[in-house]
Amino acid sequence: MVQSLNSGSNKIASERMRRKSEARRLDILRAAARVFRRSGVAAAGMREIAEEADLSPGNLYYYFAGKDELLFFCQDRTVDRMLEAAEAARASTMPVADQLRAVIRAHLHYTLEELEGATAHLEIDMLADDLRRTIIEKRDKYEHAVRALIAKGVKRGEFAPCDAALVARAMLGALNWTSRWYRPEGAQSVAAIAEGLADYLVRGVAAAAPAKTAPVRAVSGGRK
Amino acid sequence: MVQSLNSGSNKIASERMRRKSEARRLDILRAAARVFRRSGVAAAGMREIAEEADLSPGNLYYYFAGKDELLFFCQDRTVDRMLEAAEAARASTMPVADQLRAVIRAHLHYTLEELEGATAHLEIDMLADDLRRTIIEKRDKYEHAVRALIAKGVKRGEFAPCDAALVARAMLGALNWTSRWYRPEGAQSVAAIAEGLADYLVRGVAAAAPAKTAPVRAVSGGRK
DNA sequence: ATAGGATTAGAACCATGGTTCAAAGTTTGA
DNA sequence: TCAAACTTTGAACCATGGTTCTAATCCTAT
Repeated sequence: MVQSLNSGSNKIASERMRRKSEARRLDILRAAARVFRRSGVAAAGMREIAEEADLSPGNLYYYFAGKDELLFFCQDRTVDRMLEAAEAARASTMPVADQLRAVIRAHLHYTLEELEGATAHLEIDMLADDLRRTIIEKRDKYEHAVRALIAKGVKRGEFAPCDAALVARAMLGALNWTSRWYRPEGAQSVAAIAEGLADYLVRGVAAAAPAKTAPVRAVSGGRK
Repeated sequence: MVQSLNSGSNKIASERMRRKSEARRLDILRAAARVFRRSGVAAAGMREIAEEADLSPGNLYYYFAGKDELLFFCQDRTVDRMLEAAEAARASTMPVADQLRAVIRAHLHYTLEELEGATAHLEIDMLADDLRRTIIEKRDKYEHAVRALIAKGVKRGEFAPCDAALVARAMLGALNWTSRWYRPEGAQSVAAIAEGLADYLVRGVAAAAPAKTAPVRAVSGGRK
């Protein structure tokens, strides 16, 4: 799933050099992610990224094919981690509400804290068709995982009946939107924001009764 | 609040011409908004906008100072309408939950349906400093209005205690994110989406008990 | 120490796309 | 009908920014 970072046609000689090269690629990737987050993907220039990574603009192209690839790897890594987190939550034995909380926590962590992240769902438009397709595919898979989590909660009676697809999108929207207003120097920590959002977002699907298995009667949902 | 559409130094002669000119400006604005939504603000080119508005690229600049102004007017109009809707809701006498629902409905309407809208909160980055400042100011005002609505609901006991600021941001995030996935040709109508989202988003703050004035005991909020 | 590959720098290239311009066409008011 | 003002055009301008190129420098292995 996580393909080798080496993309080009480098015919590497020794193992030692390969290692060093790969490490450098990671450094650059992190620098790029930092710039992407700071300036926004569109505004981030290759020269700016190069400076952040402490190398010349031209040298960037020795390690990466272009801005596309840089952005792609950032997004790809992030989505992969979110997928892992969703799968881990799904496989756990805690109440679905807590599984959902775990996903929310991870999502915000990878969106706001991890150096690689923050641009996972943003600005996919600028990618070449094939790269974009890959990201969209994984992104959809992730969305489906969240949706499935909600549906499971409903089926178990832990959640109130609802349109799982729509609710999943609402949750992800609330989470993704944080990158628009979150500022590291702000008062609230990411962890605090995560708990606050989890409280609100999960409460929105929680069954009215404190039931654990009770097949609650259908409410809301069908107002026209 | 809604400043005259005439911005330039046009010394208009007759009233008749002024009217016609202003109407033309509106047509162009609508065309621009359509392109902004279809292609995204960044990808939307002046040539594309010109074609959509049925005039030459150069002619665009006779009516508008540039892409900035075009985008600004689109956003400004949309935010103004949302502000109006929020104020109307606030002034009404219905339960706060319904006031909130009204705001949600209006927000989605102006974001997804009105030709002028859809880019209200998006891509503010590309605006010149002074223009951006104006939009941000209004956007903040709007966010505060939503926040106030939530706080009012809590004070009245209609809503459960919560971090109003955070919840407001979550709601707005969920709403704004719709522009990322909504497709006019999709199965759900905007109205249906609005009701579904309102159900979920309002339920998240609704007081546990069906109370109307009951000072519910503080729940959630402080998990650390 | 030295050849050869790996790495680097920085200027130059070039496509994109916002914008300007000068000239021509159209409408209006007298 | 005529002149002035308004409108329109399409080519050209130009800044931005991703990318390429070439020559120099650094490392590693022998």
